[in-house]
Amino acid sequence: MSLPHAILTALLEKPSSGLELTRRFDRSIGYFWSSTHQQIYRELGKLEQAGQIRALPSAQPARGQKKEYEVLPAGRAALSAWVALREDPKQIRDPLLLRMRAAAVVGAPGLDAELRRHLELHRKQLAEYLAIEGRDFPPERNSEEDRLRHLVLRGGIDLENFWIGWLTRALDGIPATGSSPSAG
Amino acid sequence: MSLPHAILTALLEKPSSGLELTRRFDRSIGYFWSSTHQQIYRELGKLEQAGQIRALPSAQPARGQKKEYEVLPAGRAALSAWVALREDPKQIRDPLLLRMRAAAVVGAPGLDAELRRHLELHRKQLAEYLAIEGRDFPPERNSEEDRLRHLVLRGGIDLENFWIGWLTRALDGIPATGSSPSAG
DNA sequence: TCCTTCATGTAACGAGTTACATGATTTG
DNA sequence: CAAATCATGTAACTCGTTACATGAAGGA
Repeated sequence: MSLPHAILTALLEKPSSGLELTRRFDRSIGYFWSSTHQQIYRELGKLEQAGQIRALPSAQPARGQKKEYEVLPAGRAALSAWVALREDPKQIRDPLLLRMRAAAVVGAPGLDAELRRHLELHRKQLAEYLAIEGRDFPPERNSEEDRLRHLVLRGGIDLENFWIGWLTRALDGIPATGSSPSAG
Repeated sequence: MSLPHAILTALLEKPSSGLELTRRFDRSIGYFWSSTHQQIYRELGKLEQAGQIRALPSAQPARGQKKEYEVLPAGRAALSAWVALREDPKQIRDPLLLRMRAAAVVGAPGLDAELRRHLELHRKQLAEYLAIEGRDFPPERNSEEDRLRHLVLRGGIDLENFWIGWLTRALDGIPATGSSPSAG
């Protein structure tokens, strides 16, 4: 039940069309709630049906033409209600950890290469977050909204740092299979 | 495409019935790949159909009676092939971070209480992992399989530590609402 | 017998993914 | 006009969740 609320949040920050939302999900919002355009159009339809958003009057309902949405009072109310909900943290569900556990049973030739690849990807993602932080959250800006958004970004940064640390330690602890053929 | 491989891994570690698997998923395996008995039975059926596992001969195919499965060579091969696959890390998708971002837009009365609640849950989970670590990975045990399984558990421990650190910093950075309802 | 627990399932639905379809606008 | 790109959608499928159904075994 999170995607519609991610969309409402995005539309409150700035009224947008489906494709614009998709692009914003690829950038800032998708860093903690990713989505595809198919899902977004589907949800926009439902939200409009439910009277929580509406297409701006300037937009004709013709296929292939841009259609901008804005949030209606009912949508804002629904988002407020959702923010107040309690929700337990989800259990971890990570394919890489699962691969590792499986590797303990059936063997893991090449797993170290995959760990190195992930390490590199997380380093890149971290660099991207840090660039965003430097651009969007200079020390002087300190409104309440900025502080909350900065905390969210910090979550992403800390999470990448967790992965980098764990992967580094993991690579120290398992034998390499690339150039030194000591494991079988 | 991970659940069948989680099941194959679990069955290689120890042949089990559906309910036994469910309980093992609630304990060790579910710490990085959670599942319900409905999903497990569904997958067991598919894996049996595919010739990757089979019911032990001693088990009759009667409804309501225990049915133990073991992995066939084809299943082990499929698992080995899956372990060798590359898979990019998934994008973050976390309702709490999303709530925080939404709170930056529509306001956040009571969000600090929810953060405190999550902090407590993560502390409990961390304590549980540390207990498992102390029980299952004493310093003297050091086989290759143990090392990999220990790394997986370390992933869980480090992840809980990430959340505890982030939530603590977040609570320092946002104003408290409500008098002090944290008794309980 | 009735109740509980163990054990194996079915059914229906929602969320997410992948592939494809259709129309409008720009530009060569 | 043709092709590329912008933009909005449909369809089909898998995975995960929730609620419910069915049967067996053991004890009050």
